[in-house]
Amino acid sequence: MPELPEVETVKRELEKHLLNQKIIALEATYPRMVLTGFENLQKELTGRTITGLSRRGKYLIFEFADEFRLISHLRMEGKYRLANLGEISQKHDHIAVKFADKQLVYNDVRKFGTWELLAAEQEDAYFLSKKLGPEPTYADFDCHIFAEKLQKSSKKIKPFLLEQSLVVGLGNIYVDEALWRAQIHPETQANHLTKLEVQSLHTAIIELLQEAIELGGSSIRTYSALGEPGRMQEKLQVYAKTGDPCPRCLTPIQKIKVAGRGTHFCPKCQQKRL
DNA sequence: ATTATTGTTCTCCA
DNA sequence: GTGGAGAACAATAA
Repeated sequence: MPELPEVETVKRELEKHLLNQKIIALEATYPRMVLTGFENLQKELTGRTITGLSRRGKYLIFEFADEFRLISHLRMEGKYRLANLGEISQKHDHIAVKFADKQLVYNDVRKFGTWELLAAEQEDAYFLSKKLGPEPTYADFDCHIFAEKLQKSSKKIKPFLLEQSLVVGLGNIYVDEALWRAQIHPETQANHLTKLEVQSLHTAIIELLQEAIELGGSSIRTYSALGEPGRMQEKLQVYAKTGDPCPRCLTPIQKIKVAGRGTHFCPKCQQKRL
């Protein structure tokens, strides 16, 4: 389940190995994952050079000069690996991008991940249509705007944060961690949050995600980035810690369902209010 | 055999 | 317009 820190880690790793690499060929065993059509992708990108890697929220972007943008979303289990040419393909490998002396392989057990090839000038419109919120940095993520949006909604805070419209980057793991840090019950209505809680949540989200990026993301379940495994999983306080003592007050961590998602929280430091 | 899993999008309903 | 519930996508593990 790559969330923003994991995608950023993959982006940095790919940047090291793929910058200025020319694509010799593209092969697909699951062409359906290219929503804009694999044949078209093959036609447009063969012979082209990767001039940059970037990221917006959980979307990974391969840049081809000012011509094309390949938007890759890993959804829940998408992974990239770099391999020697001629490496035997593995189960759930879907696409291989061949370079002169190596290949980039996309593997996805769930087949939920997608690729979309856009003309470079369509990129802004694409992300606008996704209604993405700001990046989780002090520079982009304004606390007052955040507070105003929360004020106007009676949605439960956890599912609201997962929508990516308040701020991008949180998934099921980091959202539980952020709410624990800010001591907010995941089912609290957005417009019932106090000024102080909003500020605390704002800070928690930025600090948590930036810290996770610095540690190379979390390598848990089946997810691991290219290169070194991430170390953020060692810092997780509530996710998958059901029954363990809360690091703050020692009350056992509870697991409930919120909006259909497994949700971990401390019933003592994250009390539900009306 | 049934259920849970996770990100996003979509449909149906109150 | 709201927002909640549930489903869909696919595969695997318990």
